[in-house]
Amino acid sequence: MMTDLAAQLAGACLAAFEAEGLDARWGAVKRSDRPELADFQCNGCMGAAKQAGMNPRELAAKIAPHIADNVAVARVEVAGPGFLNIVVTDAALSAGAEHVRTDDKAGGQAAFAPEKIVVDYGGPNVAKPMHVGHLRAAVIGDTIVRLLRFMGDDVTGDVHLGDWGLQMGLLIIAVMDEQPDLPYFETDNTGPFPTAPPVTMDDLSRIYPSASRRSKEDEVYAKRAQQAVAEMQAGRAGYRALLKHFINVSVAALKVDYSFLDVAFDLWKGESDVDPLIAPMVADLKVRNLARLDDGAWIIDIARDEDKKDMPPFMLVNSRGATGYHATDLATIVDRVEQIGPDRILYVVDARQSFHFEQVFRASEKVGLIAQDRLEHLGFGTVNGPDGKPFKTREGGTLRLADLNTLALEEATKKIGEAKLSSDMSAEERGVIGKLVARAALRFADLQNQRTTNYVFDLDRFTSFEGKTGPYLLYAAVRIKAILRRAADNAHKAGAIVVASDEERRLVLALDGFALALRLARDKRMPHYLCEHVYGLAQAFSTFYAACPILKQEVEPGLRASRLGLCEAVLKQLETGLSILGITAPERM
RNA sequence: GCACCCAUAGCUCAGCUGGAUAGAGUGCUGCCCUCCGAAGGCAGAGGUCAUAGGUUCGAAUCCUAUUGGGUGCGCCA
Repeated sequence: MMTDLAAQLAGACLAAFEAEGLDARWGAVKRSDRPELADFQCNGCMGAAKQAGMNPRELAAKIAPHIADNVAVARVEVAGPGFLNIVVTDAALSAGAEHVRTDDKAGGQAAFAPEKIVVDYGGPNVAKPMHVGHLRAAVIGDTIVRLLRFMGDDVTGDVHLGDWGLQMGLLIIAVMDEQPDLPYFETDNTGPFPTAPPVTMDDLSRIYPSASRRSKEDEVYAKRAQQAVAEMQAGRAGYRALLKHFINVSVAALKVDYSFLDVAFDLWKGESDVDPLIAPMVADLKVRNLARLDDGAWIIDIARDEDKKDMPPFMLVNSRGATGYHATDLATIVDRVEQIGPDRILYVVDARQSFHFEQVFRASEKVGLIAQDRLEHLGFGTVNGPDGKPFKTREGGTLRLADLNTLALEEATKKIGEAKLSSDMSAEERGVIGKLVARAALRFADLQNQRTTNYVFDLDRFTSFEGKTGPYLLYAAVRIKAILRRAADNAHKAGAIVVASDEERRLVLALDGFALALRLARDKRMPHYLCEHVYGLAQAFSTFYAACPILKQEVEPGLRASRLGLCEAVLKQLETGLSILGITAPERM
């Protein structure tokens, strides 16, 4: 398997450090910060010399010849306090570009130690329409699934519906009040029940907010909801049948929103699916003395002596005999361990849940399910409005994801219409392209931010074709496709890539960074590294394109063939990278 | 009160093991289309990296304190 140049050089470099009796980690090689001086650099000599009590420049002078031995290296220089500046040969760059063009991973590489991983993302609640906050879980989770899968991990993505808590009780009593004669509410009716749902998604979106509001003011109403949840969880047939309807109606609506964003799941499981596992789990924990009764509730003590903060116990079963998301999350781990047996479970959930997950992870370890360090909460920040506070509509309410998708589509369509190039397109084609542009805008805008930070939502900026946006990336890809189409029309074929000009060198060096970007994105579970790479690649291409003519008359055939080959390599890597981000480029736009 | 996250250009954000002159985008100024998609490219101005100490030959990056902003902390999920 061929590796990227940076990794090849690092290999030579770390061997050189080892030969000097120093730690291999000093051999790290990265792209040069000073492109006018070199292609790559190694900074390890300073640190290693310090630790070993050596002179850094002398050490660098010893290491340099080892690197210079590598066939890919044109020259190595010691600079400043002990930097190693490495320039690679044009031939090595040419071969690298050729590799990207022909490799089925476009220069990306599989992980060294692939794992079996479950990714839990999405987490929409039944009956509650998704809002802007759900965009992040969906897009980040989906991208991480694509990324891990691309790198060879065995991945299962699970939506993990919220369908077991108090909101189900609220829905049950709200429907009961509206349609008291339905068979679901007859105490002794054990079914069968009608197969057609008694409510639509619109009904649910209307009912839930009002029921939720009322439960906060009306204690009697809240008690009824709690009672309904307890009965549903206890297995009351009519309520279970109603729950199934709620889930089915909601899932159909969720799929519409997710599909707009091209977000997919392998499993559509929910909290309710682990219900059968809860009773045996609780019984087992009691027998093993891991759970104890406290104030009428069954809890697991998870506090540790070294804790610096309060660590309330894990609430297995509350004093009313009901189970909440502590129990379902733990039971979900039981389910995943039994059904899938993963090395690791990742939770892509709002950062505000970090305390909850610490509790769940501690409990999991304590009861011997899966070690705490195999469970990762990949928290993310909030989506904020221009005021820096969580995004609200002008009326002050939350913006629904469905409405957000529509707004993005309208904005994208408008901007496509402003360009001259779409004038000969049919309405359908414009519709398809508008959707791809809107999706690229939303996904890239979200993913380019470091996962853990909040970001400011600005639809106008996200959908712009100028700047660091999804549409710009699409434009870059579409432009390359147009060149290749024209080339094909004129029977110009791509040929051996020969790197010569400065812009070509920079472009191929950009291509070389793909493997590293993927590695960083996977190791840190941070998709923005990939966004940075893809954007940098598109920029390097634009610079190349402006400086290096391809199809113009005066370009001699060999050079044209080489540059067309480079175009193919760039397009391939660009589309590969974009596909991991869940972004698809049209043929034209 | 305790714990966690954050503070980088007017604005929105990058910055991997501590390293050379802190980078993009946007906005502003000036260039570049009689055929490759200008939705582009090139150049310029713009920063005491919140503040004060410390570790180090070297700190946006590591440590401590302070200020300012966000979030969470037993039966809602």
